[in-house]
Amino acid sequence: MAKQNTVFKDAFNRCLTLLAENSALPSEPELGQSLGVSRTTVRAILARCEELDLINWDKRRKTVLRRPEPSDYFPTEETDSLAERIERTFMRRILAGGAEPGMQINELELAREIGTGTTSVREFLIRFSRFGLIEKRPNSHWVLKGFTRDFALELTEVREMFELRSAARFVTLPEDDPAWEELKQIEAVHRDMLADVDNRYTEFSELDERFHLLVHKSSSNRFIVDFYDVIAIVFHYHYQWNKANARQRNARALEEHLDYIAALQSRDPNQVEQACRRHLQSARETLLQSIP
Amino acid sequence: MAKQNTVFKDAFNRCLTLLAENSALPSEPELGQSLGVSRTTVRAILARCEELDLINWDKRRKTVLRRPEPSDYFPTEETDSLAERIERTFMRRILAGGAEPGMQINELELAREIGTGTTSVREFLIRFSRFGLIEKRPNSHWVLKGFTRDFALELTEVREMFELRSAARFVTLPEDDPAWEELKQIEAVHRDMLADVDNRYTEFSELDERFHLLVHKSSSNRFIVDFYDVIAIVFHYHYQWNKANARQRNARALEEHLDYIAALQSRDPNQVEQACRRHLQSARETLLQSIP
DNA sequence: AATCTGTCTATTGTGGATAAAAGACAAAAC
DNA sequence: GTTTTGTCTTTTATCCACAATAGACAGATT
Repeated sequence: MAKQNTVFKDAFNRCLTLLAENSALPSEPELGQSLGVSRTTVRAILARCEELDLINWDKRRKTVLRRPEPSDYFPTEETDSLAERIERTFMRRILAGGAEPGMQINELELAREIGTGTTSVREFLIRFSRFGLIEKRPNSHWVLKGFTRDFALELTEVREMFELRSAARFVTLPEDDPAWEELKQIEAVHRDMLADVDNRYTEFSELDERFHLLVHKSSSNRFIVDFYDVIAIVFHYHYQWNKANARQRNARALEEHLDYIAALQSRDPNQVEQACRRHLQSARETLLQSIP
Repeated sequence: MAKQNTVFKDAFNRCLTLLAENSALPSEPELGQSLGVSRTTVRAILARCEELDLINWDKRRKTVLRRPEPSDYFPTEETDSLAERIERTFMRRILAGGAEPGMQINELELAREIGTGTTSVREFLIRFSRFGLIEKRPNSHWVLKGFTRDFALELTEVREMFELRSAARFVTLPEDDPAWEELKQIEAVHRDMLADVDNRYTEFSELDERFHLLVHKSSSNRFIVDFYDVIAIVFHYHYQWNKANARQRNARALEEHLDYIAALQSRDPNQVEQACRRHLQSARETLLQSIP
């Protein structure tokens, strides 16, 4: 095999839900636009839809013949890109499995475990190395540096510098900057979630990322924004991994966020700094507690 | 070809200079240690030395037969690793050649220009992307974001945060930390260079990197230290590229460094902050001046 | 007893091949 | 005249093969 056709499969699945809601499909360029793929892929999707008697396709006419059934969809395992699969497998191995710092990482072994070629694994490791968890010995193996206490401290140190600076910048944004509207929406979601926190606390992780990313983006600094990837990935897997007291922890974070949001809306730099520091402080503690 | 044997060639060249100074060579492991290569490579080097009648090699006896001549060395073009060659070509293209922001980067084209396979170019681009000068469009090309004014401003903003923090940390290092000794040596080199600045100002670039890296390292934060790579590469190529007023600029920077070093040695946080800010300010101006 | 060498194996670095996906261009349709 | 489609070309993503390099182990040497 050369390339996995996950782009096609994923877009095909998304096209099916589109197809369920309409009686005809739009033009190829338009479809490509809404699915985020090229016309080549759109045509492959249409061809398959026709083959499955889902649509009748004659040039500009694409009439829907029947509702898609569950069996029409590609299984989700096949729609994830290779990079996502590699990341998941790798993170599971280093976070869940006994992964002592200093352990060697073997490209070939990883590739075999995932069922892929070495090139993809290699490229993943190169990309991943910027997260500071692994390190390359040239002409030799990779070394796992590990998700250690030091790592968490170094990460949060930089995070705090960046977020304080971004938050300070946020209050200087002009009145008509779209960030204020987005902040208002995020605030509303916070209130909804907090009102039904017992059932919805698991959705917090995603909201957390959305909020902090918005703050970081107001720095208008690519290095600060890019660094948020590191934070996001660490917290993402950390939330999946460490579920102790999740409800309580998330409820507290929601309230801290609301304080922080109110401070931003007040445009008062002092209030912002205080609310931001308080939240970062408790986020740091939470992270540190989960490390042995 | 599969792998370029640049490790062998480079180590061989370095072995020749070693050979010029001794009448016999040490054991294989010891040689490997001092050349920084494995025994496999050491044996390949010894085999070649024997073939060229440079040494007589019989198990533990490795007697030098003659001085190496210039023709024995591999030409320097062959000793650079592929990654270095790719980096140089690429930087020349984007700094020197007309490289408008938004330009597309083509892996295959680059590979052909350098005379290498696409895999190596691809891996280089992935590694290089962390410098924030290029960006990937998945399943499509890379986009050059360009060495613009914005780039320089964003870079220096983070640099200033990191360096101020590192410098503040520096003064808290214990008396016996090796950094103090290294600082003293760096200071001496500064004085020497300044005394003969007309002839030696071109050596400043390297010294600059050595000094600032020492400061950044005292942060004990991998993200801060890693970020110095970005600064180093930008300034490295910037120095090569923009030679206008180099003598005067470097002389001024040398003096600022000496102030900064004196401040560090005083252990007075206020003095350090002031000297550091002054120097960073002028470094920023220098960088910005070179951008159209 | 420690170190070195001969030999063998394992792993990385790199080029090349190929399917998937993107994208260009002209003719066709509205 | 604009948008759409049919067709073709270009480029990326991925696998695989093989030489360079690292590294392990046992027997040889001091």
